[in-house]
Formats: sequence, structure tokens, C-alpha cells
Amino acid sequence: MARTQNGTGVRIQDVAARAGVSVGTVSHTINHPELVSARTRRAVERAIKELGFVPNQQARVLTGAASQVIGLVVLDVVSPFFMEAARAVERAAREAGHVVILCNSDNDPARESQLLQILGAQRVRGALLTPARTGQGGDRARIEAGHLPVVFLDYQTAGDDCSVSVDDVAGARLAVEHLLELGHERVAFVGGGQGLRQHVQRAQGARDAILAAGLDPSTALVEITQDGLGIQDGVLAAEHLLEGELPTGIFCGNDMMAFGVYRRLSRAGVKVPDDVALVGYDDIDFAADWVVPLTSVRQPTDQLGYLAAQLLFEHSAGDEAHVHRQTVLQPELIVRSSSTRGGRTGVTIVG
Amino acid sequence: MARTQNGTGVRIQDVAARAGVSVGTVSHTINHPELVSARTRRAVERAIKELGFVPNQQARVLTGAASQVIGLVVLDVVSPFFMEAARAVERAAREAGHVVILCNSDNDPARESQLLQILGAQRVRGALLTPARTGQGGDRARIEAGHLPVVFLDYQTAGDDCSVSVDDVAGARLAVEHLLELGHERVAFVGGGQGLRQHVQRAQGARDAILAAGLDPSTALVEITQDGLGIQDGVLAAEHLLEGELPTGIFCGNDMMAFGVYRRLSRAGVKVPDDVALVGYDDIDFAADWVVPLTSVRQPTDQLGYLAAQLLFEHSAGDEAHVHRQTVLQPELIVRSSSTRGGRTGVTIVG
DNA sequence: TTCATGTATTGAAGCGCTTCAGACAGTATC
DNA sequence: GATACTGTCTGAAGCGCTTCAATACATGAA
Repeated sequence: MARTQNGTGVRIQDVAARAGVSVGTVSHTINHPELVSARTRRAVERAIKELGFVPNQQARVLTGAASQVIGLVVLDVVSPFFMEAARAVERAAREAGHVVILCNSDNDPARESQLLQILGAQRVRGALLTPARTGQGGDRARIEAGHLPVVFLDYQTAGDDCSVSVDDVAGARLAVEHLLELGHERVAFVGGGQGLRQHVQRAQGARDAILAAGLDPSTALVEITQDGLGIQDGVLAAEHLLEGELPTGIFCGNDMMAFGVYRRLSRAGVKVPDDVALVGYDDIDFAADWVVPLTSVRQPTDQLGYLAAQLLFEHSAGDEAHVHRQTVLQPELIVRSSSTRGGRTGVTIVG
Repeated sequence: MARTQNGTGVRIQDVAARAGVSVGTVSHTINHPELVSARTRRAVERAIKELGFVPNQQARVLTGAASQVIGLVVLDVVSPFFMEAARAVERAAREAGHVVILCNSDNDPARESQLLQILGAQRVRGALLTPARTGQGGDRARIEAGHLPVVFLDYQTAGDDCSVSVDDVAGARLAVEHLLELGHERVAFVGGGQGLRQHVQRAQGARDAILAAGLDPSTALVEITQDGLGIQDGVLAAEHLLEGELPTGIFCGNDMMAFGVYRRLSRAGVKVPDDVALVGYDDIDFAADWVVPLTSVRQPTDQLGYLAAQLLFEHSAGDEAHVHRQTVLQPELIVRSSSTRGGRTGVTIVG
């Protein structure tokens, strides 16, 4: 089967020849049918169908059309959080007749710039970006490197950029306040991912809550940071905690780590929630179905992705009047039995 | 900040002007540096850097260069199985300097053709496709519609297409044989996703195993099919099972459904594995960490994605000598305590 | 000096498309 | 009958790039 290098070999001029009109007319029937008589339009449409003509989008974009592609750069493709957001982005894209290039920066700034460069070279319409690590303004530079409209996802920017984020500090505060209200006076924060912004902010939120309660973080808060973000990292964190005096409340930077903590604790005979109250973050599907249903901070993931994509479309519409906008979404604490002492299942929302 | 519609407004001719050479020379220093004297090369490189020139990939492709983009069409973006495969695809792509457009067909043939059409219009280098539903040859037509090189992912094709798949029939056989060996004489298969190919084949494998053991499927095998693939669908399936005489071994088409089955059963006071042995499919991360570690069929997901991507690169290299190749990978049964009676933790491989 | 032989560089054609200025009827207006 | 439209259609220019034939300039050999 002979194919030209770029897919279907039929070009607009083949269609024109077949329909007995000029290429301009074919182009018009595709893009401005109102300029073409019904008769020719039908002829052209027939020729298109017969030849299986699919306009070359690259050529189109080259002549100034807006690209139908947007980029999405996240820190981790397998993270349920990002994937739920990605699904929402995909949905928004689909509704706008677009398609998404999904990239994985692995939280590595170098890889991130490379990706932005590639997306720029593809002349995508724009990109959604969750910046890798803490870049201290280097971010801006990296974005400019890509020379494309960017909307930040899950990252709050100052005024001169578009962003949609979830308030991680507030989420962590919710979690720790909850533990404090339950009477725990010594709590731990288990974070992961070296320098991962989200976790840095959650640690901050934990500290804020402790302070707001009039407690001293140096005694009332144990902070543990692991390299990774998985169950195993939770296990390791719990190991650390077991070495000293165990706090009675543990807040983890994500649900996976909470599961790991749970696993290690129960292996050590520590009961959740009787001996230790456990709170996770993200409220992934599994949280509600865990051995002990996990109290967790739920993020409006779907909204996050959807809004960000919409903002990008607006931002990249070339509308001169576009003003950069920052949307900060609020997380919500879902209380389940992993934190409510004595087996009381104080479920606020059934997950 | 004035930007042209397609990103950086710097064109090759701007670079040429800046460096005081012709566009041809600039192009040469980028693509065939050996044709350019060291002196001019340096000058051009400097101009490129100073202007932040990024070649327009669309224009490049238009002149015959191979696209740096491949498409990946899966049934569900949030499925852990596909996402692990996607990550492997992404890795393979990255190694080849490519980037992946990730699409979600939602197991809908119409959406699938639409996506192939879009990918075709983008003139991507090729696509990896997990076909939606059972299309009975309609598949081929749909692929041709896209006019692009396609490698099937997680779907076994006949000789005239490239594919990388995992033997679902064999996987299911492993699972059911395991149950039969444990002495269970009446087992259930819980499948999901209306007409989802993978589950249809797993059902087949279950039947095969029953037959091979000399049992009668009409009495020894209970088949239940749910619409979805999630925990909740497992719960519903278990509900059905509880209505009649409960089989002593249950094999689920995926781990999520197994979790759901477990949940409903334990709510009904049925103990796993003491009363019922439970086996899942996919061996997702959580399987090993479930309340009762779940026996599951592990698929070589990473290999699946990586090999498929490589095959696509080979296939789309335009190499005339390319022969279509079908690779079928073998799954593996990971035995954990959800199936081994009396609390024996007959763990074959520590998950 | 004149050729041949390279090596460096250039300019233009062409990739597939859109769009814009014109051309060419066919009507309506004066 | 001349003029001005209006509705259709065409041809060519141009999007940013690559490539190929052609040119220009050295260099060494004859």
C-alpha cells in the first residue's frame, strides 16, 4: 500500500481536479461554504468523500489557522490526581474540537523546558503546565522559552499569568484542624517528593493550623519528608515515626502515603483510628474503600482541569482584551473512620 | 507582548538576516552542519540563540520531515492499566525525541474514528490504538480512515497488522486453574464493560479452564457481567452472587471489581479467603496492599507500551522491508492471601 | 595562464493549504 | 446601452521551512 510520507496522499488539488474546480473553490467549500453555489459545493463534497480527503492540518496552521492541539505537562502521568485532571482537560478539549498532547516532566525542570520547547515547535495552541519543583521565577523564563500561551495548573501564580490551583495550604489546615479538634495534641505531617511544591505548601498549612491553635510546632508537629510519593514511602515514614514517641494524629501529603503509613502501623500493632488518627490527601477512589475508610482532603480535580483548559482556550484566542486570571479552588475535608476515634464512623459525606 | 498567532514570531529568515547569510545556509547549519564552514556556523548559531529561534515543526513536516508526534488512543484515561502503558509509551517516545498525543475513545467506535481522523489530519507519525468494542473487521476500515500507520495495543490482530497484546485468555485460565487447584468446584467470573474485548476474552479463558478440568461450565461456572469496570460494579456483581448459592471461588475481570466484590461480601459476613477465594486481574499497585492482599493476574504493562511504541517507530520509518509483527505477551499469576484458604499467605511473588 | 576539483553559499521551487485581488457572468438601475 | 452590482469562481501569493541546482570562490595541477 503506497502511502506518502505524511499519511493520505490526496491533496486539495486532487479534489479540485476531480470536482473540476480550482483549489480555491475546494478550500472555500470547506471553510466558507456560503461563498460557493450549492451545485459546486455538492460536487466538491462528493469528490472529498470519494477520495477520502483529509485536509492537512499542518499546512492549515502554517497559513495562520489556530492549532487544534494543546499541551498538558504534568509531574507524573500515573498519579491518579493528575490523570483525573487530564481527563477533564481532555473533555474540555474535545468539546472545543481539540486534542491533547500529554507530557510528563517527572518534576524535572530541565525536562520541562525541553517539553515546552517541543510544544512550541509544534506550534500548539497553548499549554497547561504544572511547574516542576520550585523554580523561583525561573519558571517565567522557562515559559517564555516556549513562547506559547501557558495556563498554570495546580500552581498559583502572581498577577501576570493565568492559573487554576487548589489551595494546598487551606487543605492541609483543614486536615490538621480536624485532628486538633479531635483532641490530638501531637500530630505528624508526612510529605514526599523532594521539594514538591504541593507538599511544601501542605506542610505549611499543617504548621499554620498548629500555630493558630496556640501550639508550638517544634513540639506539637513532627515533620517527615520522604523522597517519593508512593505506598512504600509511607511505610518508610511510619518506620521513622515508630522509632520515637508516636504522635496520635498523622496527616499525610497524599493518600498513597497514608495507605503506606497505615500498613506499617498495623503491622506494628498500632490501631487506626483507636491508637492513631490518620488523614490523607486527594481522596482518591480508594480512600473510601480502604480497610479503614480514609479521612482525606478532596480536591476538585475535575473542575481544576476543566477550568484550566477553558482558560487556556480563552487566553489563546488572541483576544487582546484577555486579562490574566487566577482561580483558586477550595479543597474539602471528607471525614471517614480513619480519624474518628473508637470506631465511630463520623462520615460527613459518603464517598 | 506582541506575539504572532503561532508562537514565536522569529522565522528562519530573521535568523538569516541577523547572521548575514541566506535562509538556505541557516537551514543547513541546523540540518547539515557539515556543509557549512565553522565560521558561518558559529555566526548562525549565535543569531539563533540571540533571537530565540525555534524552527516551526509544522513547516518542517510539510516539507517532508517525519513528524515528532505519535498518537495513543486508549479506552480510558484514568484506568491504571492504560496509564502505566501510557507511561511506557511516553518513555519510548521521549527516547526517540517524540511526544505523545493521548486520546480517550471511551470505548466508543464513533469517537475512535473521529480521533483517528484528527490524528490523521495532524499528520502524526502514527498511532497506537486499543480498538473500541468488538468491531468485527470494521476496525480495519476505521484505521484506513485515518490513513496512518497503526500499531494495536492490547489487542491481538491477524497477520496483516502490527500488534502487541497480552494473552487475556491465558491469563484468565491461569486464574481459574488456580481456583480449581485449590479445590473450588464452582467458580464465578465477574466481567464488566459491555462487550469490552478484554473481558470477553477473560470470560473465554475461564470457560476454557473449566472445560479443561473436565467440568461442566453450565454448573461449575457462574458468569456475571456488569456495565462498568469500577468498584461499584463489583459490589453489584457480588449482590447478584449473594442472591443464589455463592460460588466458593470468584475471579474478577479486573482488580477494581474484585475490590468491590470483597467489599460487598465482607459486609454480608462472607470471609475472604476462608469462605470464598478471590482473584483479580491487572495486579494494580493496590492489589498487594488491599485489606486481604489480592491474588491477581499481572500484565506486563510496561513492556506492552514500550514494545508497541517501538514497533510503531519501526513501522512508520517508511522502511519498505517492514513486516507486520504480532507480539503476544504472557501474563503471570501473583498468588496472595485472598485465594489461599485458612489465612495461609501463599505468596509467590511479593508485590 | 587555464583547467579541474573541491568547498561554501545562495536563490528559487515546492510542501498543502488559505486568502485576497481579480475575472467573469448575470441582474438590476438609470 | 452604459453602469453598477452581486454572486461565483479562479489564480497566485504567501505561510516557514528544506533541498537542489546553480554560482562563487579557492586551491592545486598541468
